[in-house]
Parts: sequence; structure tokens; C-alpha cells
Amino acid sequence: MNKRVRVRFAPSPTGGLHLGGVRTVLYNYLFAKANGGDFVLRIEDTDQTRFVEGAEQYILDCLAWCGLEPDESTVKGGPYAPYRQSERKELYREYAEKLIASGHAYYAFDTPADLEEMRSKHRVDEHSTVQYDRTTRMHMRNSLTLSGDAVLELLNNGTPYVVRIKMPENETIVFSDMIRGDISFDSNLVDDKVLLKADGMPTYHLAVVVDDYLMKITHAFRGEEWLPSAPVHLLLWDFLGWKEDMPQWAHLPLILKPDGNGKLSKRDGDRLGFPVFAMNWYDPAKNETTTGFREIGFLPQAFTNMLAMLGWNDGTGKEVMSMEELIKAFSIERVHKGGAKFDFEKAKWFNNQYIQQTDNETLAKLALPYVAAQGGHPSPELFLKVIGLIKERCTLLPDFWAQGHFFFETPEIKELPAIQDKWNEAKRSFFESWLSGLELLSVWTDVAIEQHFNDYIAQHGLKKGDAMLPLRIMLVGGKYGPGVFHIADLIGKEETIKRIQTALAQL
RNA sequence: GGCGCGUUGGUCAAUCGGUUAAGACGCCUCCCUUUCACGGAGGAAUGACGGGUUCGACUCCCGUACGUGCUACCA
Repeated sequence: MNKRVRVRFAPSPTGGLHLGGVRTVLYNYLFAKANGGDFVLRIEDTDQTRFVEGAEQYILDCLAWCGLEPDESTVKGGPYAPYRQSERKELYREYAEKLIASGHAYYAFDTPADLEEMRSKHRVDEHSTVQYDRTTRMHMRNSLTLSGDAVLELLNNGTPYVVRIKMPENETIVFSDMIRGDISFDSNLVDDKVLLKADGMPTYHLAVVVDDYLMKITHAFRGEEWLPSAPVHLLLWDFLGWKEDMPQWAHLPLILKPDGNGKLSKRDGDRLGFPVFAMNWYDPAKNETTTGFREIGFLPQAFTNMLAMLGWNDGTGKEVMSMEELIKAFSIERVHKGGAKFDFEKAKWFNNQYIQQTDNETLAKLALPYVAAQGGHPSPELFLKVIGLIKERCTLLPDFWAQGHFFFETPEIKELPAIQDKWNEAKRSFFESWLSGLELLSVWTDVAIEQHFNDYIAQHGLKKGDAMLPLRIMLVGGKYGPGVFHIADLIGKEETIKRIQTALAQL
């Protein structure tokens, strides 16, 4: 019997949504869609000290922007609601107690000071860490060392406690990862992880197992940082008697910083000048905003396509793929084992590719806010024409202003020196006479303007090359942009004449 | 320190025992373009190291090095 495929993305609402997080969502989503399954969003807000107001809504917004909408979530609901772990709090205790009853877990009454003392007392050297495990548990205050009556009394008088898993001794825990193959751990080296905290909330370890079981998750994809705690989760599935229903695991490689080594962090983005979060993230505690890919002008399709290729490819060499193509081609087994360094240049290349294949009407809608923010308010007709003319030189949405501002405002002539260097009376007299000719030109098209220009150049015994660059700088302000006569055509006769006159006055 | 995971050009990477070791980004040169960009044609640049196994290893095995993750009542 084939179970319906169900996957989940389970973030903590603690801050901005990182590149790696989005990629995890993406791989989950692609896998779910490829297999006709469900994609669930579950909010893991079990750490009340790290909870950040607004973070959950932000995650929802990011997924919406990326086009990775969950089938079940805190806002959408679903058959396994609630999808927020804080609202499922009471449910986990039952399983913790079940584990205690079967001897796989125990109560521990140690205070933070007790733990600190234990760690410093048993420490061999400064590099080693002392774990709460088979070697130390019998020296602590817990239901393994205390008598049944003593435990009962502590429980009854409200002494704070946690529930810890009792790791078995001398067992090799093996599981098969869909990306990495067989991985094994020595149970002696894994510590007695806390399952239920003193505040009654479960830790990640208990919550993820219970909820994946209850929500009938069939495949669990998560970051590689979870690999070391996988044996705890495996054992929990076993101890709770759910082994048959355990999802298949896949631990995704990390996204690394471009220079040096290590996991890509928000700080690296700030340092190297690129975003790390999907969308702008406002941190209420620090009262600061971190820039997102959306805001610097990425198209969501380019963003997700780029992320898909960071650690996976279909083997054909094809890189630009729509969501539909990705769904069709994706296979979790082809995800790489090794981490990938993030390359912002490549990311921008993807965006440029998407800008080229997006129609002008859509681009106009996307780019308008960036142009308007700079004071550009072109008519829809002009804007559409300009976009068609300059899109190939635009990588990020704000480039539509940088590459086309001279269509929407009279530009400052920044490169006047470039004209001045070779300026002479012959050129001046050409421009002055061409200007008066221009006033009379009745057909205002790029072809007509250029022909007219050519005629005057010939009459003045100049070479066309002598006047092309000056004309460009007069109209554009710098040495860039589409063909000059095309520009003159679009900005109109009056504006063209005005710009040439202004420039002449400065020479 | 312990444990896990990883390692093909600067970066993303194909290869699944036999190839001149693809392709893309970036970089360089040339062409196109009387600007810039696009486009086109080229170029430089890669299997961490040491042992095996094999007729033959980038590919399989072992070791070393390096990197990285975890080692919390955080996820």
C-alpha cells in the first residue's frame, strides 16, 4: 500500500527567512508536487524565549512571494490542525509520559546550577564537553537515581523537572538517508536529550517526532545541521512504537558563505553586500530592517530557480527552468552531499535571464515602483517602449531607472569633460546649425533624425564619429544607453533641442 | 577534544571503471555595435594528498589532510 506523500517545512518564528530555509521549502515543495502529495507548513514555536512577533506572518508572506504555497498551514488550516506547536503543547506530555512508563525516558530534577557543576567537575580538558549521558546520569537527581517515593514527592510539591530520553547502551543506530545513504551512530556517544522542558513545552526532538507522526509525514527533508540528532529521533520513533510509519529522511547540504568557509549568515550578506533573506525583515527588538532579495529587485521565479540549482541539477546542463519544469525534473537523490558556496553574481545572472523572458507589460508593473521612487513618472506608453529598449541591460529591477532615467527626466551631464576634451569651433558650428535645422524637421522618427544628422555632418565636412559621442552625452549624460537617435525619437523634438542647447551653453 | 558529514577549475557543476574530464557564472581576447549592453567566436582555469583493488581509476576500498555541522531545558 502506497501512502500519500506528505512533507513539511517546520521553521521557528525567530527572524528573517534565510536562503537555505527557502531552498528547504523549495525541495519539499517540488517533491510534494512531483508526487501528487501535500506540503505542510508547521510553526515550531516551542522556545518562548526566542519568539519574535511578526515572524510567522513574515514566513507566510515569503512563501507566498516565492510561489511556494503550503496546502496546510496555520492560516489555511487542514485536517491535522493546529499547525502551531505552542497550541499543541498539552499533546506532547502524554507521549513523554508514555516513554517514561516504558522505561525509555526519565524525570530529571537537576537545576541549571547542578548541570553546570556536573559539567565542570567531569571535564577532562578545555576542548571536551561533558554530556548528560550513561556516564553521568547516575550521579544526578533524576528518577533513575531517586526512589519512587522521592520522585513522587518532588513531582507533587511542584519541583521543576524535565523529561530526558534514556539513550540505550552499546547499540549502533543505523538509518538510510535519501541523499547520503546509510549513516550509523554509536548510541554510547549520544546524550540523554531533554524531551520535555521545565515550562512544559517539548523540545524540538520530541515535537518533531510526535507531529510528524500525527501529521502523517512520509518524507522529512531538513538541513544537514540536524544529522547529529537524528539518532535521537530514530529511537523515539522506535520507542513510541511507530517505526513502521517513520518518514524517509533526507538531510540537505548547507549553503556556505562565498569567501572563506562556513554557513552563510546574515552578517556575511551585510559584509559582502547582498541579501540573505528572501524579503525585507524588520526586527522589532533591534528596530532595524534587513534587506531581502525581493526588495533589491529579484523576480521570485529567478530567486527560486537560482536556489534550486544551488545543490541540485537534473544532469542535462539546463539551468533556467520554470517551476513546472523543476517539479517534473526534481529528484531528491540528485541533491548533492556537499555544501555549496553562494555566488551572488550567478544569482544576478538568473534574474537577468528572467527579465529577458518576461513580457514588457509585466516588467512595467514590476519596475514602476523603483522608477517612481526616483521621481520618474513616465506615461504607460513611453514606459513600455523604454522597457523594450533597455531590458537587455537590466539585471535587477532598479536598473530600469539606472539604465533609463534619461527618458523620464532631463539628465545631468555628468561626462561633459569627455566632450570638452575634443571640442572645437567646427563642432560647435555644426551643432548650432543642426539645431536650427532640427526645429524645422517635420517627421520625428529615429530614421529621419539620423538622416538629417548625416546630411548636416556632410555639409560641415565632419565625420559622423566626431559628433556621435557628444550628441549621446548631451542627451544621456553619459556613455551608455540605446541608440542615440532612438532616444531622441522617444524623448521628443522639444526635449532633444532643449538638451542640446543646455549642453552647448556649458561648453 | 568527541562524533557525524563532506572534498572535480575562482564559483555552481556533468561524469555513476575506459571521455581530448561537459556545461553555466565570473574573468580575458576578438567580432558585431561610431556609446553601453545584448549577441557571436575563441581563451585561461579542475579531480586535496598517500596507499591499495583493477588490464584500466575522478569514479571502488583504506589512511591522511582540509573543510563543515553538532556537542543547550535553541531550533
